[in-house]
Amino acid sequence: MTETDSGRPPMGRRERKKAATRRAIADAALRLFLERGYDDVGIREIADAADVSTTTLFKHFPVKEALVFDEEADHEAELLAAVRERPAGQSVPAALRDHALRSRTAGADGDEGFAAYLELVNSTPALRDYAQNMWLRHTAALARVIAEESGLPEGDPACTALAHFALEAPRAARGHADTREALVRAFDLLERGWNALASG
Amino acid sequence: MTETDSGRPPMGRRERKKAATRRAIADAALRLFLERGYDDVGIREIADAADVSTTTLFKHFPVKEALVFDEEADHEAELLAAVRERPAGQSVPAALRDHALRSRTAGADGDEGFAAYLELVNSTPALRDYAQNMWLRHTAALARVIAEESGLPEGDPACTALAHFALEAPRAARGHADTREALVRAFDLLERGWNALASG
DNA sequence: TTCAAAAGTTGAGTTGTTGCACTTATTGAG
DNA sequence: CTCAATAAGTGCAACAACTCAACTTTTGAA
Repeated sequence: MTETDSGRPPMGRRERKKAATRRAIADAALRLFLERGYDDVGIREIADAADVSTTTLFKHFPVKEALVFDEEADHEAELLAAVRERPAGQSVPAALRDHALRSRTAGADGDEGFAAYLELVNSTPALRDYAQNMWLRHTAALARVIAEESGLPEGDPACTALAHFALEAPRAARGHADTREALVRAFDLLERGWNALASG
Repeated sequence: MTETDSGRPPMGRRERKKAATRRAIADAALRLFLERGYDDVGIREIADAADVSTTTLFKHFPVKEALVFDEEADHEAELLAAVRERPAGQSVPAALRDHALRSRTAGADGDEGFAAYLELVNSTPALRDYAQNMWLRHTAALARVIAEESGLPEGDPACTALAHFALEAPRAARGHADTREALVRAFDLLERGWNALASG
């Protein structure tokens, strides 16, 4: 069982143990959540299962919701890369659309347990909201990349607007029978607006 | 001191007393919040100030944040009217933009204390989020009106998208030096996209 | 070896929110 | 008018998510 040694600077015993506790907590939490539902599992219970105190738990995760998004670091990098390294000739909104579709489509042939994970998140309001807010935290970074890619001045409100709307699009699509199509239509609106903005 | 008798069906003693307690609670809460800040006032304190029990308080307001948005009923009606009764020749997104600008501009010459109220809401994250979620609850209704006005089939995802984005626009504009201009630019994106969608 | 910082523990407290059992007031029907 | 149903309100205890302060145990390095 060789641990996560993907951390480039080789980490000492200290950090390794810390990471281990963190994972123990997150794993216990996710297992319990999947078994019995997010709202029916208390913090104390998770702490017990991971054999730590509740205070320790909160030193690793600021709030209960964060337990579910442990391995969430650097979706931002992927997001920015999706725009920067988009296929030649593709528009920025189209790249964002494809990225959204890719991120949101994890059911088809992929991981077995990952589907259950998505189901957990999407069916728990507290988690949905938390996840959405996490995405919105990338607005500024995304806006900056959009500005670069389109030659607009950094800080141009149009870039922020596009970034924000793109990150909100999945939420706007929710509730429609065909989520994918709804997403595509939403991005259609953005794409056409963006093109008109550039040419106008 | 003739109370709020604007309720069309004349209300009996019961409902009048209920409304009175409700107002007593909301008033006490707002006063305390303005004096010392939202986070530094506890529920128990508010209940004491209004001379009711915390149980009673929660029978009138489901959560703490709701105390601040007491008189919030029927911003929805105004919103829908702004679209339905827009000046001839004006586009739907433009009507939404104007409505957003109108709602958001309450500082100029208007109420004295109302500025403080806005400051309270905008400077408290919990309240900002709550308010935003309140707006988003009108998405479905707004989408329906947009569909009617534009002849698209009810439930068309493009309508939901426009509705959602329009309601998110103020949030996208926040953080920019010139909020008004940022708002206008965001709606510009939507308007052009919407037009292209119609003509394409 | 020595020592300071980091990780973890314990235990008690605060805060929003709910449940339960109970009292009082209003009302509508007979 | 009477009376039972209903709704408002009370008091209190409890819970769950978090926080705080004081203290012990590693662990990395000087």
